[in-house]
Amino acid sequence: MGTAEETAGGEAQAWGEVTPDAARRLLIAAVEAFAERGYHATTTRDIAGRAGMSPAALYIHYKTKEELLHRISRIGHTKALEILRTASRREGSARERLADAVGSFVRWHAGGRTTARVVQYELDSLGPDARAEILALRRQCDDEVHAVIEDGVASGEFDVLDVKGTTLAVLSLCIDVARWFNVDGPWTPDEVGALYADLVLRMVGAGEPAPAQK
Amino acid sequence: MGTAEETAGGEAQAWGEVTPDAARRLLIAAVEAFAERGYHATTTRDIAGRAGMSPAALYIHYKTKEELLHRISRIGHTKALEILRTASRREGSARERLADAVGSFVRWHAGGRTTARVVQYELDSLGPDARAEILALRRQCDDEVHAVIEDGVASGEFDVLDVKGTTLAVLSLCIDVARWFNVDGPWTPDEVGALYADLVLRMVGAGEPAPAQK
DNA sequence: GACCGCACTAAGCGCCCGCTCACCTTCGGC
DNA sequence: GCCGAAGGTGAGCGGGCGCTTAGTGCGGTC
Repeated sequence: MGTAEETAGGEAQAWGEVTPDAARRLLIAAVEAFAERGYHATTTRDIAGRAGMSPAALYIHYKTKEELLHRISRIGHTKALEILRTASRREGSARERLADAVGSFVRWHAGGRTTARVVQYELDSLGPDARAEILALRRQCDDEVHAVIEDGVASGEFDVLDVKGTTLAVLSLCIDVARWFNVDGPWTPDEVGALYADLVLRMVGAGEPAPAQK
Repeated sequence: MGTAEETAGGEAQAWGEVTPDAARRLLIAAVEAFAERGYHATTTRDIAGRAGMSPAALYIHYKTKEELLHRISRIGHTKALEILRTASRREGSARERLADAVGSFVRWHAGGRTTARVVQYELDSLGPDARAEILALRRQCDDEVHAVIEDGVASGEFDVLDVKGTTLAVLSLCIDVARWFNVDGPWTPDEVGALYADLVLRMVGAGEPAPAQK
């Protein structure tokens, strides 16, 4: 299932692909600010300040404040899709693939909570075009999970009443981790990932037949 | 389990308790605006306009824009707690009570999505004092669900590995309905409530023993 | 019918927002 | 040693924000 990864320390993670160094610093500053206070409550002066630059510097690298959110959303959703795709298309039974998908998806939401929060909850602040683009990525995420669940039903591993509704519930459960997860709380991202994988297998009727409690 | 209620039409629901008529109209306008665009993106001019009044009228009934959000949050959370309490403390097995709690809680989030969205997602926009007050209500909601699940474990009806974690997951699942539910979508609030009640019973190891598919 | 209290409005204050612009470095190429 | 491009700054613009204040219409009381 692969242990935590970007879970570690500073959560600086995959922003390496953002190329001018100053642009990356601004982007990371924006992620932090958006996650803490929300897109609309964050000022461009705040973002620039966190990156150690003057307010005007932001506009050398990004056309508007919205472009920052758009870039963050696209990178984040691409990463999320990659995580789900890797798990759902690997070798193994539907049961294993679903547990892997949920486990790694949840670990990403818990460990990279700052990023995940922006990616999952600030979508409505994008303009129509940008939002449409991101929603297309999101639909692909849904499709990956849907396919695994359908595989499991077809193979008889799962017992599901409403495949579409259950898919939605599974994704919803994972995504909401970004809302409540607290780094100072009682769980590590790995623990939540394992718990959620178990819960989701139960939801699709493929839970262990009661593993002797605890 | 009691069928839908405030699910119907205009979702004007329980605001009857807000007493001067103008104050109620402003509050409803604020709920709609906050739900659509978020607290920070909503202007006091927008709220007053929706209520058919001048911008200044708002300040006769409410001291600040934040007080509006505070009032909405308190009324909403009180209603949510009442729903959970009614279901979790009625007569019946833990299985029945949990299904009832999840079903009615989900119906409230789906049917009153506008309100639920504000109540569940704009909490961070409150100041420290107001937020603390609302969080206390929320903790009581958690406790109700926790108690039912613990009852079921004690009576042997449920089989749960981590009671606290499962409680959190169940509540998280219900709350996130307010994020994705769409009135024009393929499901009615009643349908989602029934589906989710089934899924949650599976999560606690009390699902039907496969009811002959479909 | 003069009076008061009160819900409400028109106008606007002071502030801070997103964003721009004129100017200033730094640095590789010749 | 000069030059232009790239990346940065300080000052500030137009505008919309939350909120206030002076004044208005109006229903109830004696």
